Amino acid sequence: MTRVTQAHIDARVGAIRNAARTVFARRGIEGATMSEIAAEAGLSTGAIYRYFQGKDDLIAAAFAEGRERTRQAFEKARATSGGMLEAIIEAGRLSLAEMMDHETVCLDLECALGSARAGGAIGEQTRAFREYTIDLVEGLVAAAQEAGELPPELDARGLSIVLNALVLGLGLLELEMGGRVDAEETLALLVRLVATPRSGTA
Amino acid sequence: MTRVTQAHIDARVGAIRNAARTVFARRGIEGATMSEIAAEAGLSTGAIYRYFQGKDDLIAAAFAEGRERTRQAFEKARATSGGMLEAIIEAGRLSLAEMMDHETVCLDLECALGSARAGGAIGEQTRAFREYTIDLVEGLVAAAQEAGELPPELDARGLSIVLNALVLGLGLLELEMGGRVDAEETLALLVRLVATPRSGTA
Amino acid sequence: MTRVTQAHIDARVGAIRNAARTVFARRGIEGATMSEIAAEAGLSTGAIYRYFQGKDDLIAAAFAEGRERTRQAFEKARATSGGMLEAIIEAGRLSLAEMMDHETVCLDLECALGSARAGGAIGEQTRAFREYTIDLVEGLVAAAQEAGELPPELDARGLSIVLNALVLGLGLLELEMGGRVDAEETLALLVRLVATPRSGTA
Amino acid sequence: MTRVTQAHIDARVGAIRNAARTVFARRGIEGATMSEIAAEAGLSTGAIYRYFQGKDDLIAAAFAEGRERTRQAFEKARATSGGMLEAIIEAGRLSLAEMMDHETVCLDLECALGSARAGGAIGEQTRAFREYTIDLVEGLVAAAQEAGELPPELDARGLSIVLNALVLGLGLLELEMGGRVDAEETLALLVRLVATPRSGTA
DNA sequence: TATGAATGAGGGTTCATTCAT
DNA sequence: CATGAATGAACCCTCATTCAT
Repeated sequence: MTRVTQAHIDARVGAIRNAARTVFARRGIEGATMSEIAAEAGLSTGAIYRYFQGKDDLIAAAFAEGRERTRQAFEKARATSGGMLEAIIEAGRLSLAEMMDHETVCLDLECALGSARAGGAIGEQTRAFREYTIDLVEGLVAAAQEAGELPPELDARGLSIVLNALVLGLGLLELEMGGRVDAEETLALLVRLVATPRSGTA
Repeated sequence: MTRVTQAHIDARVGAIRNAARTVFARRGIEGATMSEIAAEAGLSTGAIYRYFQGKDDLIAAAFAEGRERTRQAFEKARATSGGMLEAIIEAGRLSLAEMMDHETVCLDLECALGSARAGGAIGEQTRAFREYTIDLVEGLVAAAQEAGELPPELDARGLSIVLNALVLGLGLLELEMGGRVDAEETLALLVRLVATPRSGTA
Repeated sequence: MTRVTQAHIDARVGAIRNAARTVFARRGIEGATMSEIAAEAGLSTGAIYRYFQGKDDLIAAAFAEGRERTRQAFEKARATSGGMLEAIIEAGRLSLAEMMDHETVCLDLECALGSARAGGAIGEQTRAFREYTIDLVEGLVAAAQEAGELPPELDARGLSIVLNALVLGLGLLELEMGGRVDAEETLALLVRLVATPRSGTA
Repeated sequence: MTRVTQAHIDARVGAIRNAARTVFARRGIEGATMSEIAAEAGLSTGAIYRYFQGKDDLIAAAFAEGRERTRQAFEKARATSGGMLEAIIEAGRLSLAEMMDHETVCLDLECALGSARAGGAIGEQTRAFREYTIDLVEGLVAAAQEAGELPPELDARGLSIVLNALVLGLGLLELEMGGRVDAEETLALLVRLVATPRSGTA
């Protein structure tokens, strides 16, 4: 009659998943050992297998956690009280803030690499999630254009792709350079580039 | 009288390095086995060790090769006969073309991940190279501004960072989405965003 | 005042031992896990250790149980009211009936294999028990010969070995072939072979 | 251009397979470790995997080897120059001789146990092989009956089953008792039981 | 007493690297 | 120079056993 609450299980699952994220970022997915993850979580190797099927399951959970964080950031930005442009900027700000965390970036990169390789699940989920973020930003851009907050002549989807790529690329750059990317400043530059009315149309 | 010409050695080194790039992209750095690389190069496993110290050495060579390709693309762009803006666009075009190749992107990502991890050399070289590309584009931007081809009020370094990040990010997106990123179209959008004169100076 | 009756303990011990026999037969001794045995017994893993020292102890108990069943079958046969030959036939019938049960055969085979391996106890007990069954049948045969129910020229011990081997071998065959061995029919054939008077003596 | 002859490969495969048979008999299939098998074969652990897919493959090879030996013994007996009864006796003699070797018996028992468990291949092959030996002996018995060397009233298939079971059972007994079964003497007893003309037909 | 989470040693397997040929 | 068989360390995973509750 040992009482093992769901809360306890959830806590363990969360702790292991976070430990995995940390170690995956530190050593890479393949380089991470279950022992190191267990140690990081303060457990023995075998304990992990009570909560996760195996390493693959843990990888999937770590990736899913990353997507969930981003998704929540986007939902929060979308719920901003300001205008459409404000929502876009807020989404960028939150995304960039996330990407300044090397752990997050490392996992995103591993995710991207995983999507380019065999084994279906990761690739499919990554692709689907990217579709989601691109669609979401495209929608925001279109709405902003309709509200007259963004120049109407810009291609909404193209701009969304550019903005998504920028966030990813800036994270990558920050990872490589370590502290040299100023998110706020870059955001300001972007706003100026995109939101400023142009003199000519072509 | 065993005659082993330098040309022969160079050819072998090149073949192995290219095979390594292919297999690294296909399986990931850790997932790639020396045997598969050897097979890809049409050699036996042991032969690699006559030309490279070991796997780490091969990884370094593969990464260096990637940097060299990019460097040559940049030099070629810089030598364009057109104006400064033309040179920037050409650099973007060449960089983007490279990044549409998944093998290149995979290796760039592995490189970025490697830079975030232990072992010193890769991180240092990656950082130094990124510094080089950012400096180079910054110089081009400044020159273009001086030539009146770009708005003078833009921060040259910030813009360079944005452009560098964009190239990386678009490559990553293309890797994830597989064929959905149109490099030319995106380039056109960027030119419009950056090079179009603004009505107000803000 | 925690009252734990001996009956309760015996019931637990018996349940666990039977569960062990079932799982040992299903997965093999090595392949059986304490968890599966516990589940089969409707207990938790840890509970087993209150009634048995460990897996080895449980194995010994499972084997002992098998021997006990056989011993009882033999005693029952010996107590038959008919003649000596009848007792032998009854012993054969009961033994064969047991051996038509795959679980029993599996455990007997594991027992035989165990006797061929390291650990002293199992081997010794198996050997001693086989000595017992051979001696017992030998005694029955000798008695039957004395009673004129079996040809006197047959070597009693040799015949006992043959009969013991046959029971084991038929069980093994039934295990391998699954339902193709007809115990009754085989028994009839044996009776005819052994008990029929011969025309010549040599 | 290292010359690795097929003979060398065959020798290795044979050595590993024999080492596996020895260790399987000594520790049981599950209890045997690849390390111990490798050591028994005078190799390192990893070397085995160049010649066998894995442990399962090695198990299958070890079992197949056992079947092959028995098959050859049977073919040899069948080719005897004497009469049909002589062939049966020779088959029994060769089979029993094999079964006096504990290693062979251990593997046969493991094989029988394997056939009772999940995983299709072993069970199917074991069953098919037993069918083969039973059919073969049945054929010999029928031929002997036709030649007047065996009583015609005996059921050929039933007798074949009995004889097959006997060989297996005697091997098992020998394994348990260690040197107490005299194959020749038992064979003589059997011949007397089976081949002696009966006074009545029952 | 009973539970089942946790431990950690040990097994199967892979693969970077070496070296005899 | 090239080959590829061999080595052996290290990984993922399982499971007998323990122990706090």
